[in-house]
Amino acid sequence: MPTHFQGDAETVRALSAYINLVRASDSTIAKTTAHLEGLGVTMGQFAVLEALLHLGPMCQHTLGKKLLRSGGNVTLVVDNLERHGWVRRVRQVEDRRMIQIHLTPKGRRLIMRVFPEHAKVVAKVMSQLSAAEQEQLRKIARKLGRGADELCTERLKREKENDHDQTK
Amino acid sequence: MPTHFQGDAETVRALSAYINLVRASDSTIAKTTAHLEGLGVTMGQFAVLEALLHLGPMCQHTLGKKLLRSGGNVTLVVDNLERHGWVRRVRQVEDRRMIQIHLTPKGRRLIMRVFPEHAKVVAKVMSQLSAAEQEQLRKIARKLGRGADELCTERLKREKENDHDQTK
DNA sequence: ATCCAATCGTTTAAGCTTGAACGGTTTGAG
DNA sequence: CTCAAACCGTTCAAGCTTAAACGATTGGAT
Repeated sequence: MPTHFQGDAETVRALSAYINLVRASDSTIAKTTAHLEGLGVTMGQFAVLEALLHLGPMCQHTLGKKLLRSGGNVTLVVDNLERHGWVRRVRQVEDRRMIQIHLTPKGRRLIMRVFPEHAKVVAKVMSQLSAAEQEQLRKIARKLGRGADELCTERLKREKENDHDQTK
Repeated sequence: MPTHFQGDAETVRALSAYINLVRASDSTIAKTTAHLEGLGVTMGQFAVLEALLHLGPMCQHTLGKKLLRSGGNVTLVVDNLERHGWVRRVRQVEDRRMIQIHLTPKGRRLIMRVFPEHAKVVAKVMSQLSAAEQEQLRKIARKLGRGADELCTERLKREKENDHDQTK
């Protein structure tokens, strides 16, 4: 476990891993984004809708922390979601600084329709890797990215139980 | 090697790998970007300067393909680089559709100063992973992202040979 | 009770990013 | 030779993204 170093083989290895990581992420994001936008939702909007569906109503600040986005960004994305009528802002009475974001029925219908399609695309893209490779990637990326596996996957696991009828 | 599937364990695995991949990339990019911008260069600008330093003058179209960016994006980033006096556009006489981008001496000095610092930051961030993990990540990410390991690393390897004196 | 610091959302400026439409340039088919 | 298709860079509209400055609100220290 190196603490300090300079250039050379170690740096080459790090740069090589880094550039491939970024490119892999770039290209998979490009594919999934293209698909989502074909369905009329941007990636940022999808992320917010998905979080609200999975975790329930949330104030913007929390949303920003979950999604690793700045406060200003959340404001903008929520603005756009609100324009579409997919979410609504609810000022909290117990602390008037906070605004909770709720899915509207329309927004809920949308994300419940879009999410499974998104999942399918992700599965297709990731199928370039073997199951073992996906598992390794998950572990290593998680270690590097620090946490937050909960979104998406937990929901799917729960879904699985109520899904035996409509799956086929 | 699954060809078609629907939901369930396979999808959960894919989503889990995907979300961790994106988050890892997100957070490492955030760190390296912050560092670069502290030095007065944006990530997009850095990528162009680095490519020019490593691969030599290039027309914008090629630049876009190397960096996986749209034509419009390249135009904008090159505009900004030109405003800073770091690159210059050279219309090709043999094919007047193309414009080759050249580093200016000022731009070359900049990227040669900034690149090693960037490499150091990347190495620091990646040192959260063991050498073996970095190597696994590189392989898996490369398989997923399709190619292009050349940038950055090749240059470092070459540098290594002329670097024995100034390394310490 | 007052006031200062922290918190939360908004706004703004700057830049990145894309896809689509557009105009200049080249090339090749006829 | 001609001209239509392909290619290259530019522009535009829309949206994402951040940091910083700002206003409203809250809570705690005095």
